[in-house]
Amino acid sequence: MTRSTKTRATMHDVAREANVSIASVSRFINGQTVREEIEPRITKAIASLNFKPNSAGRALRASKTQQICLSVPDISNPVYQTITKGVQNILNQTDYRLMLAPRNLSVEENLALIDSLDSNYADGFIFLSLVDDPRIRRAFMKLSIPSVVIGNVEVHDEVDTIKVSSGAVELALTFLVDKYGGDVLFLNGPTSTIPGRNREKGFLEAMQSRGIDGTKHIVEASGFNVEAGLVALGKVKNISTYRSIICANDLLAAAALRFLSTLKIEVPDKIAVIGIDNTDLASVLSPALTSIDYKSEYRGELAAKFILDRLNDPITAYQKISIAPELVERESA
Amino acid sequence: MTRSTKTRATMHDVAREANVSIASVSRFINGQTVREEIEPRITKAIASLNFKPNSAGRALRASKTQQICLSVPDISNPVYQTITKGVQNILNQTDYRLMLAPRNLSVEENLALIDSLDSNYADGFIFLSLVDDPRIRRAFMKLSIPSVVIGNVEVHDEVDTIKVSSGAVELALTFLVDKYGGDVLFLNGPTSTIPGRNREKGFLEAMQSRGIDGTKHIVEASGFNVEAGLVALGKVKNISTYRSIICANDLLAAAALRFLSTLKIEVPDKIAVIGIDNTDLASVLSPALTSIDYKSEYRGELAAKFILDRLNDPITAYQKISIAPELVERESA
DNA sequence: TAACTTACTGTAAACGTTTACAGTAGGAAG
DNA sequence: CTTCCTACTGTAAACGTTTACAGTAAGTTA
Repeated sequence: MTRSTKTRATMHDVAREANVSIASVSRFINGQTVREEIEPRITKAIASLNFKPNSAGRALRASKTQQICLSVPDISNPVYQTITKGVQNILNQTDYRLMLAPRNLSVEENLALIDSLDSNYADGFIFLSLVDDPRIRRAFMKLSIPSVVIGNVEVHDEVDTIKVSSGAVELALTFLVDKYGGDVLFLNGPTSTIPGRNREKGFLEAMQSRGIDGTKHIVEASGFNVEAGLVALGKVKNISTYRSIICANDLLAAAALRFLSTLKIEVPDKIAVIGIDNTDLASVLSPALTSIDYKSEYRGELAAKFILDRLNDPITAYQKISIAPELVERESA
Repeated sequence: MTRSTKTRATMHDVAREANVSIASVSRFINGQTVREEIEPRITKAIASLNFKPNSAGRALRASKTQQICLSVPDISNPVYQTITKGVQNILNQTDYRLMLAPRNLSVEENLALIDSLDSNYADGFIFLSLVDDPRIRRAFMKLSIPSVVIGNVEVHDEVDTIKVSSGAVELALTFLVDKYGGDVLFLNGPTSTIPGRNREKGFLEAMQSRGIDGTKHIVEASGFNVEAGLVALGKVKNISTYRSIICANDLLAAAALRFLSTLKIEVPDKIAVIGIDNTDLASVLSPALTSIDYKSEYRGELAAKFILDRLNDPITAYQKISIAPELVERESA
């Protein structure tokens, strides 16, 4: 039971074995028609030699790696896992492979990532970033491979873009006020991030239009995760005066549920909770989380489709899509 | 604001610009010493031409892709996300890139994946499979790149292996019986999978040693996910006669929590629940889930380290490691 | 029949790196 | 002074594929 160790057969070997030229082998493999007589010879040689085309040779000559790079700011966050799944759904139907980029939370990590793509290890890039920066924009502009941007990071216009249209917080607020009345607390993530800024803006505007100064009703967590959420909520003194909480993502909502459960405050009877993202997590929590669906798996699929489209046809117009968020009602509100 | 489109500089260009041979450029880039005088010339040329070595050229010549392939049976499962994170933790400190293989739930998907690796797009392979099959073993034996196996899938001996030592279910059972007494239900995943079989075996043996026929106290879900768990629990008629439930992973435990919450059965006061894996999910659920820690992030890190070690030194002895599972007590038991 | 077209074939040159090898300059040793 | 060693250099060949090009055989048309 020892593993085979001999070196792999190349196209030359196949050509010799099948008694045809290497060009014919290549053409056959790439789906071009070859003389009826030689086709079985090639097929047989490939099988008997267990030939598989070498990716590096192919990539070098054809300048195509058959790889798509996906940047995932933080793989611990379910929303990125869901997007990754969507990307995979599409890529798995093709012969493109998925490269998972290193974490790109900070500006520096983003710069390093974008820079590295100049090594041509990927044909396309699906870019997802929580942070925004002129340096990122500049680096991105120099990028030599086609890209798709998911989210609101500002780069340039020559990319396909997938956003979620604004109004998610407004949607949540309307729902909560209509259903429960009373005061609404907004548990936000860091405003140093793009979603943090946007969701804050959404909340303030929505409150504004109801004649309320929202600034007093925001608490900002230091990260979009459970621990940060718990810490932030711990600092809110008058939490029981609120009738409901909007959380900037599902992890913060999970934190809120935990926090309220510890205080024995019933959800949604005393305080209702609503999340944003509607990840798998939402239906797993108890009470099941009402959440604003950001269609993450779909956005991932769309991103993959866009990049494939562009690789097939580089000159089509750039697609700019906005997905409408949708409230999914469960038990927590 | 139009993106740069001109073709990238090659090593030849750098050599010409710096007025040295291409070999010297290559050597400099790969960390060999060059004459003191020419070093700044090369550095300057690289900077001014914005040169980045082409991966394909490098891969072809050096037979090294700088890529590691990780197979993830089901990316929706938090345990695989955690393992992925561990692998990333290590790879990000190196210049290896992470390739995420397509889903490999079924035997056929596994075969296709293993087969594809013969195209030499990765230097190493971290293999994770829920299913076991002679065909998989045979295909794996022919694999021409070094591999690390996480889990109990049977392949051959010439791989580094990371397992979790058996006894997780026994651990849970002892804990529950000691603490609560009463009957214990085992909510298992499909026994067509390796973990399903092993955990069933663990449960039966643990019950056996207590003089109980465990077979009557098992319910098998059709998958390791929440939906399958809910369906399976729905079929248990006498659920309230149980004092506790062991679940074969955290997702099934989440299902149990939901199920019991719907029936207004208090956890852990009426029925205690314990999960396996101790993923991020455990601390997010309410009540927070007591779970058997499988050290998934650590196992991912270990796998990455093993594969890097082997790539550095192919002849060292194969490492076979068993991680001891550990009970992490939270609220649900 | 000749002239053209169609459909395929093989030769050979790339793609961008790394690396074996032979060469050279300068210093140390005798 | 010669000989040897050290430390570097450049030339050129290779890695395995794709593809431009020229060639050829067979079929079609006149």
